[in-house]
Amino acid sequence: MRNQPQVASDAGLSKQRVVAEAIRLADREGVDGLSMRRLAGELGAGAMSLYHYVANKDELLDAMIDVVFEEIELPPEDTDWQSAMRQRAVSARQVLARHPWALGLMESRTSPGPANIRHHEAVLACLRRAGFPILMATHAYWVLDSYVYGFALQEAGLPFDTAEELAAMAEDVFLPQLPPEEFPYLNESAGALVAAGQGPPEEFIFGLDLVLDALGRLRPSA
Amino acid sequence: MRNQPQVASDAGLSKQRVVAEAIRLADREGVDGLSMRRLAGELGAGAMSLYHYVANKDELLDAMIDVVFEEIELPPEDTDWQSAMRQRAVSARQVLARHPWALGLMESRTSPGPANIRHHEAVLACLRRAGFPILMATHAYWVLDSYVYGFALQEAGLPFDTAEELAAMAEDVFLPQLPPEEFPYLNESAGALVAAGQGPPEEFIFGLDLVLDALGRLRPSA
DNA sequence: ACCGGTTTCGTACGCCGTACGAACGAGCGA
DNA sequence: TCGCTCGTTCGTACGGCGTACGAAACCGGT
Repeated sequence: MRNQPQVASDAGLSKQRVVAEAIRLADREGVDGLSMRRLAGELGAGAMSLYHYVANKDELLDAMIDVVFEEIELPPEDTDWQSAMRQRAVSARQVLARHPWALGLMESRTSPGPANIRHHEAVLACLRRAGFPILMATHAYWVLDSYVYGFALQEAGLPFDTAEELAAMAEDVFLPQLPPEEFPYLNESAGALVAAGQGPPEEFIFGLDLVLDALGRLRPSA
Repeated sequence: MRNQPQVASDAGLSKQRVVAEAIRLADREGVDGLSMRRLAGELGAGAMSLYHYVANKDELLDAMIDVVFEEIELPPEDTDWQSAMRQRAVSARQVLARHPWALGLMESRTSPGPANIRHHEAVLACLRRAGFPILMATHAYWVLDSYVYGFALQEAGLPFDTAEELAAMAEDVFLPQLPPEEFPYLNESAGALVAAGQGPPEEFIFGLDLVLDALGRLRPSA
């Protein structure tokens, strides 16, 4: 029962290589396209070989999620708390947009991996050092993470990624499907978004700063 | 190609009955336990009979999600906007906590159902009538929904539902797994939550009011 | 040359979604 | 009453899934 080798060479499997290839496959084909046989094929191995590195598919999925968490930048320690939180949130949104399947997996799997825990700890540390009392720091964490995850979840459901694509889709898909007399406000809103050239990144920053601002107002002693 | 009967009687299938039973099954066993054969068995029918009411499993999942959206209360029209938004958000959290599988499904399926669209329209209408300019109402919608979905997603990942369960789990599971010297802030935070008797509902309201408050500050002309 | 452990994987079982087409049954014109 | 039509039910089968099981291949140490 030795540990797995911690570096992945070109030939030879390892837990890291299996998980990394699984992530690549899920990014490319969606999580439904990720099967043990397919993944093994991608690695040039037989399906059952994978089970030497992961106990079962669930453990593989857990490991994939934790690698995703590793990709999210920790809050930097050399700036004010608002900049640190903003930077971490922006990084989280980027990572989750890159691996949209990760969000769908978070429901269902309950036990957080080590990277997830390390992240939690670092964020709480940043807030506490900034002067938030214990309970308030916990509240702040919940609010921020809820916003980030929820935004990423909504973004994953969008059929477009940029403001330009939004404009194109609005013309072709939304308006024909949403009669203005029945849904006046939706039409109005879609039009305004198109006119303003707002895409998901700008929208994200708006809400993020709103929340950070509100949290700043709760911080004692300014 | 007549329409399906719109009422479900005890005997006889219908799209409504199929979807309703599918939801009950997913609530009970999780979305992984929902298979066409199983669902058909639950309805006392053969597996292939279901395909007269849904084109395939994906369409079934879409229909399930839209029924979930129907369960969420629309913002009432006879109060101020903040109360209306709070009421709708609380309802959404309750519904999503009742059907946690729905969140995991939202990623992957992109086209919103009619109930989802109606909901969107009603919320935008409420915000616009409260005096928010178009773009600001759209921003507000994104922030609120991101918070609600994200909170529900995090809540779905928790292995406990109430403050009491949290206290019990903290003692038995978290603390042994999180050495205080390595994760001082997590331990501190868990302890504070237990001491304060905070459960998910209270936590949700805190962030919700924080966001509603911040949005109120952005509303023109007070 | 042999051995014990590590790593690979061929085969098989019981699930899954669903294509195909046959069986069924109620309503209806003759 | 017969036979026809057409909406509905479902038996069978196919390819793919996760993975239990055990055999084979490989490898460092003697």
